Amino acid sequence: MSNIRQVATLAGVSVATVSRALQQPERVSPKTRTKVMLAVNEVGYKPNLMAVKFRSGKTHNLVALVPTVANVFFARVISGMQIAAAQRGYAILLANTLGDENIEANYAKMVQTSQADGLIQLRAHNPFDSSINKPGELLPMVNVCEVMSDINCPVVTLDNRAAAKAMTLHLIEQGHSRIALIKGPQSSPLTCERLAGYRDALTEAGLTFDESLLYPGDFTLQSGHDAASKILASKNRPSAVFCENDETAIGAMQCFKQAGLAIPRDISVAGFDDISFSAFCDPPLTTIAQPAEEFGQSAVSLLIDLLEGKITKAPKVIMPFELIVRGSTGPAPKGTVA
Amino acid sequence: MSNIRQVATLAGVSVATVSRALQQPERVSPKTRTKVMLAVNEVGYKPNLMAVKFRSGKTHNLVALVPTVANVFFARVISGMQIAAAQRGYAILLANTLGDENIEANYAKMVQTSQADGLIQLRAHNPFDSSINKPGELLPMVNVCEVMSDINCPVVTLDNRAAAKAMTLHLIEQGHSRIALIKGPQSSPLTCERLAGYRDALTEAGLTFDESLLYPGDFTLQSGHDAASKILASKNRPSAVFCENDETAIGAMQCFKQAGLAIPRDISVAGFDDISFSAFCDPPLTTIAQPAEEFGQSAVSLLIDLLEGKITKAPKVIMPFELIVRGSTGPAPKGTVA
DNA sequence: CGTTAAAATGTAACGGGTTTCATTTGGTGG
DNA sequence: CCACCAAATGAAACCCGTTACATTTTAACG
Repeated sequence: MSNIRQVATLAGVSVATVSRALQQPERVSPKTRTKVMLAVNEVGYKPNLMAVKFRSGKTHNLVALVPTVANVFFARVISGMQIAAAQRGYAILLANTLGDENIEANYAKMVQTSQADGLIQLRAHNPFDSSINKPGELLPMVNVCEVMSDINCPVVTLDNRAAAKAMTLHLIEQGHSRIALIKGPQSSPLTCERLAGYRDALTEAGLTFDESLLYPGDFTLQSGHDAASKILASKNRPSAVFCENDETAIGAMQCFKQAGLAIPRDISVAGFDDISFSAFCDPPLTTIAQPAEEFGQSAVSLLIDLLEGKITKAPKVIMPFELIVRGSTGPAPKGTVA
Repeated sequence: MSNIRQVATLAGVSVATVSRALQQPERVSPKTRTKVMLAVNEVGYKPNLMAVKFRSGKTHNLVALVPTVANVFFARVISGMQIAAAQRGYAILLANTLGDENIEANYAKMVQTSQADGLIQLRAHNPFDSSINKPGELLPMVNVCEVMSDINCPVVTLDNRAAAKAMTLHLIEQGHSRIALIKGPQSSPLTCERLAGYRDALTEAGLTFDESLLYPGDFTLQSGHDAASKILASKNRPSAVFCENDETAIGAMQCFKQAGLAIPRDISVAGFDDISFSAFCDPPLTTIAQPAEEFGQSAVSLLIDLLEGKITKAPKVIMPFELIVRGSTGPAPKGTVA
C-alpha cells in the first residue's frame, strides 16, 4: 500500500502539497498539480480513509439496529436508509439484533468507541448505557417506526392509531360488526397504538369492544396462521379479521382458505404495511400502505442533520399512510348474527 | 471524550502501562492494574477504536454487496453473514447496490481505502478496479450464490444444476411432459445453471426440449405474474411451471388462481429457495430449500480465514439442497395432450 | 529595479492508541 | 551486601493524513 509520503517523494514536493492537490486543487499551481497527479497514478495511491476518519473524529458510519432483516417491511426501510446515507457520504452498519439487548448494546457501543457517529433504532428502546447520557444534549440517535415516549430523540413514525382506525372503519362500513384483531408483539408500542385505533373506530361506530376478539401475534406468518385457526374454532366467529401486519394477514388467509372459507365472501382479512407480497396474494390483500423507504430516508437525513449540528431540537416526523382496498375485504356475509 | 493519556496521568503511570493493563493484564502487576482500572472507571474511558483500527491497519469491517435487501432470500443470507461476523468480531457494511455497477464500485473502493478488510459479493461480478489486481494473490473477496468462472476467488454456492434437475424430475414423475420454465435475470449465471438442470432432466426422461416453454423473468413477483399470463394465453398450455425462484412462483400462482385455475389440479407450480412465504401460500409451494443462513455464515467465515491468512487457495463450497414437496405440484391432468 | 502583497509551498505538530527498546524496580542466590 | 536476572514500567517512535504556521516564490506596480 502506498502512502502520501511516497507520492510526495516521487513528485518532488511536500506531503502538504500532495494533500492540498487532492483536497483543494485550486490551492496549488497547475504544474504542481500535474506532477502530483502523475505520481498518484504511478504508485496507485488511494488515501487511507481510516486515517482520515481517525484524524477528523468523524467516521461517517451509522449503525442501524434492526430486529430482523428477514422482515420484508424492515427490508424496505433499510433500503431507504442506504440510499439516503449514500447520498450524504455515509455508510450503514447493519445490525440484525434479533431483539437481543446484548447485541443491541454491543452495537450501540460502536458509537461510544468512535466507530460510528450515530445510531438508528427500529425498536422502542434505548440501547445506550448510561455513560453517554449528557443532560440537556440529544443522543446521537433517531427512532423509526416505533416511538419511545421516555426519551427525547428525533422520531420518524406513522399515526398508527389513525391508520388502524381508518382500516377498522373501512371494515365497519362493509357491514362488519364482529371484527377480530390479530395483534403484534406485546412489547411494541405500535401494538398498543393500533389497538387504540381499532377501539376508536368501534366507539365511533357505536359498536361494543369485545376482548375475546383480540388474538395474540408476533408479526410472523406462523402467528397469523395460528391465530386464524383459533378464530375458526371460536364460537361466534367474526366476519372480518384485522391483522396488525401483512405477514400475519397472509398467514391467516392461508389458514382460512385451507379450511374451505372463501375470502372475502365468508370472511374479510385486512393487513398493515403493504409489503410486496400483499398485492400478489389471492385475493390481493387490503392493507395500509406505509412509505417504508421514506421512513429510512428521513431517519438517516434527520440523524445526519443532528450529527452535523443542524438541528438541536428533536423533531417528530409523522409520515402519511394510505388505505389500500383490494380484494381481501368485502361486505359482511348476510345472515350472520351481529 | 477521555483518552488514554488522561487515564495514565490520573493513575500515575505511563500510557504504555495503561495500554498493557487493558490488553494483556497479566503483563502488569496487580496493584498497577487496580490503579489503572480505577482511573479508567473514573474518567469513563473507552478506547477510540478508530485509532486502534487505523494503527493496526485492520478495520474488522466487511462489505456485503447485495443487489437488493428487499429480496427475502438475500435477507436470510445477510442474516447469516451478520451472525458469523459478530462471532468473529467483525461488522458488516451493507451495500444495497440495486445492481448498479457504480454503486458496487464505490463500495468496493472501501476495501482499497482501508475502510474495510474484505468484501462479499452476491452477484457474479468483480467489483474491484484493476489497481487491486496483484497477480497470484487472492482478492479479499468471497462470492456467494453466484459463481464467477473468470476469477479465482472462494465461492459458496449450491449445485443449482442438480437442484433444478431434481425439481424437473419431480414434475416429470408426476406425469408432466410439457413443463414451462420461468427464468431468472439473463445476466445471472444461476439462470443458466438452472436451465441446464432443467434440460438435463428432460433429456434423462427422453422428453424433447421446447424453447417456446421458456419465459423470461427477473425474480420478482410481478415478473412471475406476467409470465403466467403469457402462459395462460399460449396455445398448447403446459401442465406444470417451474419457476427459478419462489417470488416468481408466487406471482405466477396468483395469476393462475385469479384466472380460475386450480393448483395443482389444473396446473402445477414449483419454485426455488423456500422463502418463508412459500410455506404459507395456498396451496403451499413445492420448492428447493437452500440453507440461506449457512451461505452467509460460510461466506463470512471463509472471507475472514482468507484475510487472516488461514487459507491461500480458493475453496469452492457446495451447500446441500433439499426438494420440498408441498401442495402446489401434483399429477398432470388426465386427458391433456402430451 | 525595488517593494509589497499574494500565491505557493514546506515544516512540523497533531490525533490516540500500540509496540519496541531502554530503563528501573524487585527478588534471589551467593 | 553485591551481582544478576526477570518482571515491571517508561520513553518515544510509529501509523497516515490534515492543517496551522512559517517560509519561499511569483506577480504586480510604482
